[in-house]
Amino acid sequence: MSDHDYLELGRRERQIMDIIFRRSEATASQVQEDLSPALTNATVRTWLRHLENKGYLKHRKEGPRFVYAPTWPHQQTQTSALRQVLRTFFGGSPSRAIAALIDLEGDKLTPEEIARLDALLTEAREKGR
Amino acid sequence: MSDHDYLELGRRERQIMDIIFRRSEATASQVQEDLSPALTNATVRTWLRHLENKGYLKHRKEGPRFVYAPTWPHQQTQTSALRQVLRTFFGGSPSRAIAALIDLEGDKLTPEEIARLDALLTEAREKGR
DNA sequence: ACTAACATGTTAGTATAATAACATTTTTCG
DNA sequence: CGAAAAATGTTATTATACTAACATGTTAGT
Repeated sequence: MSDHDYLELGRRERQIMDIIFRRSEATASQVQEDLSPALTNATVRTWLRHLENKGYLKHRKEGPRFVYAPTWPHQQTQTSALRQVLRTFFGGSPSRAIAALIDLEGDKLTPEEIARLDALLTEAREKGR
Repeated sequence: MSDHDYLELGRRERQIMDIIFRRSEATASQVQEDLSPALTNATVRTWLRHLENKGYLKHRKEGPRFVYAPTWPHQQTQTSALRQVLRTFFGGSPSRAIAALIDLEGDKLTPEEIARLDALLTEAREKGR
């Protein structure tokens, strides 16, 4: 999905897409659980069908029920979301965004993850030359 | 603005808020310029007044015109946006989000910024003990 | 095969989002 | 000051987002 498409989503459309992104895939009942305030199951299914018609979702049958998943690759969606936040809230500066992330969630980083990120930064410096 | 509030915004509401976040503050004409496809000036002003009534924007007078700005502190909004992306697209893992940012925009990092981020990571490691 | 349980599809009404014409107020400058 | 220019406010209409009742199909265990 392009950045553009995501920005065109209405309120419910976006809420439901977010839920499915978080779960990777979901049935109508699962989406319903995650929505607050709750909607009726029928309403949720109407939205899922609607989003499928618009090309944002696809489904497969798992036993008696439909399991919905995004039509776009997960990584592409991540990238698109990051770029949007970067542009809108950090003036396009990756440095400031990374700093904010470390500030916000740095205490959740394991030593292994820190080492890995260090390596990535070193790699970026090499390339920058 | 809390995460919750931002997720409640409709399509146009969010588009307009994004524009104002990017510019820090903006007049009706400036918002109009950034919107595509374009709306009439009157329509844009209706939305700005609406968002102010809802408490998302405030305005000051600059000569003859209104300059609108978000009511919430910039940093709080950044944090909220990051947390949302982290949760929805990266399973809450800051490590993966930072890695994606470096992968995506790492070539834009200056040596000074890299050194600074290295220091922040080291700091995070110290705290983690 | 039968049927209870649990899916999905259809359809239509209501709420709110979205738009902009028109009216009014404020500013600026000759 | 006094009007032209340029802003904001009011109001009404149209589009679409949103909701869910009701109908229909499908599955799984007697």
